[in-house]
Amino acid sequence: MGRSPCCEKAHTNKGAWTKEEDQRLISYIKAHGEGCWRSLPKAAGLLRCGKSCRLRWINYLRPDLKRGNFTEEEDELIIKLHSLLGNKWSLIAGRLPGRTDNEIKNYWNTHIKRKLLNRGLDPQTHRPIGESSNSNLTNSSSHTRTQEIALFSSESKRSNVLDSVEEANSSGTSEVVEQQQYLDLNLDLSMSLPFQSHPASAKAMEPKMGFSGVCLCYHLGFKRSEACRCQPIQNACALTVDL
DNA sequence: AAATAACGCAACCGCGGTCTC
DNA sequence: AGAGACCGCGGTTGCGTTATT
Repeated sequence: MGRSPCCEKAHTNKGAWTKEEDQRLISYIKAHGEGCWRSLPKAAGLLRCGKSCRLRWINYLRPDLKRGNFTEEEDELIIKLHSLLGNKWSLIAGRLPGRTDNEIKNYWNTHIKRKLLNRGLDPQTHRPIGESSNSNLTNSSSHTRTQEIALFSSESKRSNVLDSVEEANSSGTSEVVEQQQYLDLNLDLSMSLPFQSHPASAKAMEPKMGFSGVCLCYHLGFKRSEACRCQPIQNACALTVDL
């Protein structure tokens, strides 16, 4: 099936954003909230592709962005999460409040890769350089990691991960210790909404949600009907954010 | 001081997943 | 059921800045 372009390319600006464009985008989103990126540029009076607007907002203009240098703690957390999740930058970014997937991806490629190489570790496998040439070990490692990524990022539940580890445990592989270390990592998301500071948009959401909390389970890969129990019970979900 | 190489980051592109009709 | 529309992600590119010669 052919897909039509997301916007009229002939009449859109490309390249770096001007201050005026930024201001227009910020003003529009502050007034109307995020969403419907396709129609946003026209409504905001921007000669930009909707995707471009989304990217600019998410990676640069969002008010809750931290910016500035990464701390040593953030470095180590990124390394840990990458060893578990691989190049799933959006999932990793979900664990670092105020950081974007693009920022982390860039930071990984420019700093952390080098850091790991200096430690004698392969940035992809997180194993000592040279050891990765052992194909059996590598295959088994990437296999279990792939399984975990699938479990976290698809619609599976955390209990499935525990099951898989128990299974591995019973088979007595050396991966078990490593897997258990991963499980020590708290992957529960805690996020703040970008519009907490803007009562108008928060209020606009209330009728749709039915209550003044927003369930973020979906961002962990859970569908509301699965792991999340907050739907029938107001504010029962641990991942609900009070507005 | 000028040339050029290396680096860092913002932005773009293409694809896959999900939703809607 | 499936076609089309939309969104979000990961990989890549391009350009401005900084370091080096």
